[in-house]
Amino acid sequence: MTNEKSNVKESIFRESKVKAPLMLDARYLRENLEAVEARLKSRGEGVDLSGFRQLDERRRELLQQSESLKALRNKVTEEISRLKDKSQAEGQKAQMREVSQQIKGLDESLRQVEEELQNFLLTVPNIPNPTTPVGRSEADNVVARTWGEPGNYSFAPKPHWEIGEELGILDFERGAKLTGARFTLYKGQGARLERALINFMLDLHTQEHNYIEMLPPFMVNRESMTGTGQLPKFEDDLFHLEGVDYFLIPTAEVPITNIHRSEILKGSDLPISYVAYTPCFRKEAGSYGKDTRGLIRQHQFNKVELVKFTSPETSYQELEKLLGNAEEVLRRLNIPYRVVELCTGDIGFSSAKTFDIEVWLPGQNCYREISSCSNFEDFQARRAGIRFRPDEKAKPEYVHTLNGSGLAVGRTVVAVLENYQQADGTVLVPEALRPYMGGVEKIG
RNA sequence: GGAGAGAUGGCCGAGUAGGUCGAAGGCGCUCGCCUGCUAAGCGAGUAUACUGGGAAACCGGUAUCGAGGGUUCGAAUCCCUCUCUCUCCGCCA
Repeated sequence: MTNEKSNVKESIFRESKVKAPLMLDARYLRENLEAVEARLKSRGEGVDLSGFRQLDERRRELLQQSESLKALRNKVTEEISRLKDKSQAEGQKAQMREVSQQIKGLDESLRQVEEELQNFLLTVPNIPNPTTPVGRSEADNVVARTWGEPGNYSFAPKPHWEIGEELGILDFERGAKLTGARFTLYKGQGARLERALINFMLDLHTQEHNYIEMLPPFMVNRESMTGTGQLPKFEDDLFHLEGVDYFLIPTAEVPITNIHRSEILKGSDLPISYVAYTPCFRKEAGSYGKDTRGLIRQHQFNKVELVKFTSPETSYQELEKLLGNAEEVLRRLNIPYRVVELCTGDIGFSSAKTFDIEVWLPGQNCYREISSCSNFEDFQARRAGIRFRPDEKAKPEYVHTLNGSGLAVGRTVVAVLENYQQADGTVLVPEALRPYMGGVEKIG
């Protein structure tokens, strides 16, 4: 196995069709620098775009110099080719030798400037949508709606780790023995429950919500990770393989969105809706001591993910639908939840707008995130070069990409265990799930 | 892992003794004509990105024949490296 460490960096830019993708539209940026800066500021982190203008001007300057020399060379070269007697051209050849040297120098400078520009733009987050509430942190998120009533328990509801261990369906100690902290072994009906939920969700989304099922690779290359925005900024959160420059996916969003990287889609094919089950691998760096018990925060967990490619005009309608599709899972399972609209300070790097679905966990007496549904607008599409032609004749435009968990499976197990626990320590199986559990009505 | 073949436009497919090739031809597609309807037929058009000019329509420049580099006044065509695909052998779920 050969490891081309030296190629790792430049490989980001190795795209066949779209060369040097710019995250935020360079021309748009050029003309709206201040406005963009102001809007990015609402995310909380100070983004300084002042370096951009200089680099951008330098780039165009070099480009023009280089291109006019190339035009000259092309002209002279053509003249030479027309000559019958090539020996007449010695003078021109010598002159063009000189020109070619100059071009080489200019192109090298250009390459450097473009790389700088690129590296900078890759670290600039998406511009929040105007409808995203402005706020600093989680505390400023807005509850959009609540569904279901948290149940009344005649006993003190237990957290899922106690329920799972007592029923012998979750084994945290052996998970840690096999691998380490934040890994869990599911046993018997626990494993069955996880699998039932996966199938239930996939069936719901494919059969009733018209998503196309995909089963992608669970590890991807650097281009894919850059396309959706995990790289270059968040490499520390990813598991990287030794020997090959591949990463374990932190979410199916990465392989599924990248399916159409560097493609021009037909406008009539939009919206495209995919659903995929995959395991997800996350280092959870920086979350030491947080959610150390139970299934909430694992290095490996299962998720059913919804992904859409849409036209810019319809992306927010599609986001509503996607969110509704994810909510439907909890409604069918009859588990209370609420929908939260994230504020500018809390949305992810690539997102323009995000709704979280938070499920009610009686064992912990709180709502916990179980799904995150986002519209990335054209941010990922730009990075990944995903475009569409509105009409046969029309120029390609960037699509909007969206995705959302539909749902995080491990956390759904948590929700089922805690919401369906009985006084005697057993857990009822939600009715919608029974066909997927071989008719089993109760665990324990 | 060993041996060989290949990578050209939406698709198929020419082009490799370097020159006017962004690239023949066909299919598809778009517009127009024709036609009682359909089919066939005729004509025109049909890549992308960056960049200069323009309010715009549009006009000009540069680049792109898997990717990167080299030789040359000039490369789809020659040389080197890499990636991917296919065939055969080995190995393997």
